[in-house]
Amino acid sequence: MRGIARLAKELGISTGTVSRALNGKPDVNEDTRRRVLETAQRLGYAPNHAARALAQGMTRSVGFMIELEQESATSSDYFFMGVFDGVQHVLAEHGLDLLVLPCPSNQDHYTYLERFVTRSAVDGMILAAIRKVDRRIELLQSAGIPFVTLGRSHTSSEYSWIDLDFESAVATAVDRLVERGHRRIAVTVPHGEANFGDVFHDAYANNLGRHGIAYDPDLVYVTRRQEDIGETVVDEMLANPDPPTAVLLIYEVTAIGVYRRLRARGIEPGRDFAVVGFRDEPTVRFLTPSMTCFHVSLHDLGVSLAQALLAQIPTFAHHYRDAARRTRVPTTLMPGDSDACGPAPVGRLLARHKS
Amino acid sequence: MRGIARLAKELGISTGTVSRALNGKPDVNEDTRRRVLETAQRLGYAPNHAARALAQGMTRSVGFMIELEQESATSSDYFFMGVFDGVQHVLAEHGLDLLVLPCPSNQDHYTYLERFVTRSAVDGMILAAIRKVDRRIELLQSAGIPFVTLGRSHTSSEYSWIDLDFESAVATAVDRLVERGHRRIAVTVPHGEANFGDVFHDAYANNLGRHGIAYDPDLVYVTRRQEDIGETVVDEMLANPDPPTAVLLIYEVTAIGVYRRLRARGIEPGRDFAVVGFRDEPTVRFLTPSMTCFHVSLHDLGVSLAQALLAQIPTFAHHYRDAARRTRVPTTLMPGDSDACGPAPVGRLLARHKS
DNA sequence: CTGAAAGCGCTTACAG
DNA sequence: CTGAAAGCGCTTACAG
Repeated sequence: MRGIARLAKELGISTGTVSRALNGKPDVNEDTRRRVLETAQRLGYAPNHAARALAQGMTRSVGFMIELEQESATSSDYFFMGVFDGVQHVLAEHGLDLLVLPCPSNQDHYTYLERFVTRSAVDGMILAAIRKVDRRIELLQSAGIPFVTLGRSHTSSEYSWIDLDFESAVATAVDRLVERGHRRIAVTVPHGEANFGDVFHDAYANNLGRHGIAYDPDLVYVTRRQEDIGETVVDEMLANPDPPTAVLLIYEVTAIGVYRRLRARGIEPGRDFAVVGFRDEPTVRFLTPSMTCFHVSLHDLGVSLAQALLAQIPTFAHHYRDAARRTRVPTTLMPGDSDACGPAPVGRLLARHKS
Repeated sequence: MRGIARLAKELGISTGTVSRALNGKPDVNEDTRRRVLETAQRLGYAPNHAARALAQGMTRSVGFMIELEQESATSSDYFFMGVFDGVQHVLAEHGLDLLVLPCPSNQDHYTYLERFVTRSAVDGMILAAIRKVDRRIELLQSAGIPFVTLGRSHTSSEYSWIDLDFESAVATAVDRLVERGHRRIAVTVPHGEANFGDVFHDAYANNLGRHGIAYDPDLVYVTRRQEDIGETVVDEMLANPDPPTAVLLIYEVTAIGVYRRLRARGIEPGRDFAVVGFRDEPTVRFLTPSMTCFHVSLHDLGVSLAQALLAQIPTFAHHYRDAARRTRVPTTLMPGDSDACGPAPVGRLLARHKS
């Protein structure tokens, strides 16, 4: 005999009463409750997860699907660890567990998600790496399972999402650069299918437009999250007959390669060429000159995700009546010295360096 | 009516037969099985996870507990993503799911683990960030749940673990440095409670001993996984009256700060000072001079962990009879130019630079 | 306040 | 090869 039945036998009462005592139901004699709790403690009892989930029709856990990349590629993992912490901060208050579900690099992300959803393994889902057209959204909608996405898609239907405020960061960045006289502003955008690449790109294009600067596709560089890519970007920028004088980087680690290569070509970042990064990831916090970038609270992002999710789960919804369902987490400018300069005659600097 | 009962009704057969057909039991008419499968497909049926787990006494999922660090600190997350991929490679063959369980930074890791274990939420556990004395090991042992640790502890009892082969990497590194004439070799060791710090440190001390070099506690620097710490380390090394001429880094990102600070002090890495890193993390693959370090297959590490775990789960054990239960995953030397030099007169270089 | 009983959605001996 | 039935360990109306 095990589980609740063992407790019941030990105490000489029914399993129903034990269950009620354990679950804090109001209609239980305080003395009985005390004895049950004490015995449970002594016997190291904990309710069997599967049995509880089956009886309650609720697992009390939420899934957070992320996608593993090929080992050779690299990762935005640090990002997620911070977000997980924020999510759990909220979930813990309700005794909910977070299960991180890492989709293997060689598996289809739709099929992977489907398994967990159709088997009712979680009460809600958080999705990351959202694509512009993302079938997973319809999957979750038709399954009727509460969910929230970290990132926006182009799906017309309504669903909850939390995203970074790329728009405001890009606007601020472009304003700063234009203010210093830059007109030839390059941008790096992420490789891959995630939609935030387009969001970032479009914000860039729109903000140039706002300042009457023509959009030039030659100044847009697709990058991966690797620092050495910064070197290639620099070479390509400098090979442009009318080279840019500033660059806005979606992946801040790229800056390491950008700095290095600029210097190798005789151009000093922050003095001869302006660089602005998107997120102040720890890896680049210590660059010299310090890089102008934007702080995002990963914890707050996680909290918002969890709140938007719980707002959709009946049992918890009443706590989150006014949680944001669709919102962009603010980004805070962290001014550095990497964009202190106005446009320099890059071509001339290059020529001098070569000679 | 839902689930398997719905299928049974639809087909006009019993739920028992449906279940047997679905689970590939041999004693089912092939035609019946075909009809069941077809109907299940059509109705988008998938077995309810909780019900299945309850009936089978097995969840078909394994947990991988990691620990979230404070947002300010940083992370070895890229490391884990690679490992997850390897683990799933093995689990997928048996239809097992991987649930990553991230212990929040503000929660006790013992209590966190206990919740999942006592509730029978997983069939097996993989533990990371093992401490020298780690109560979680006894917890899992007394709970009788199969587990394997990524890292060793000092617990005397027998249990399965897979670890990196720090010993062989350190031996190779020290050999290389000694071969080039270095006798004053510094080392950075990780901050924190994880046991691999001691393993790394002891390997360092032992290998010095092997070459008849006295161990000097002043040459041991505790570091976090942050690049700027490299700068501090350089300053401290150079402040030593008898400064080291080489350094072995546990956290390879530290190299970024080390390189930078060495140069700022007039010392060229790889020419005037030897640097060897432990793991060839992507972030540092592009340093100049290229850093000598060691490659570890994260995928293989994950595979080994999964195999060592499944070897302990009755249902799967027969596939993994000769899986290693306690082993160190090999490290491969990736020779670079960062340790090409012999010992340089660091003091003199410094003096010259200052003047 | 407590007990008896049904039920959650599956699996699995046991008959036939 | 298939059905009927018990059981996995809980929760929860329903009586009393």
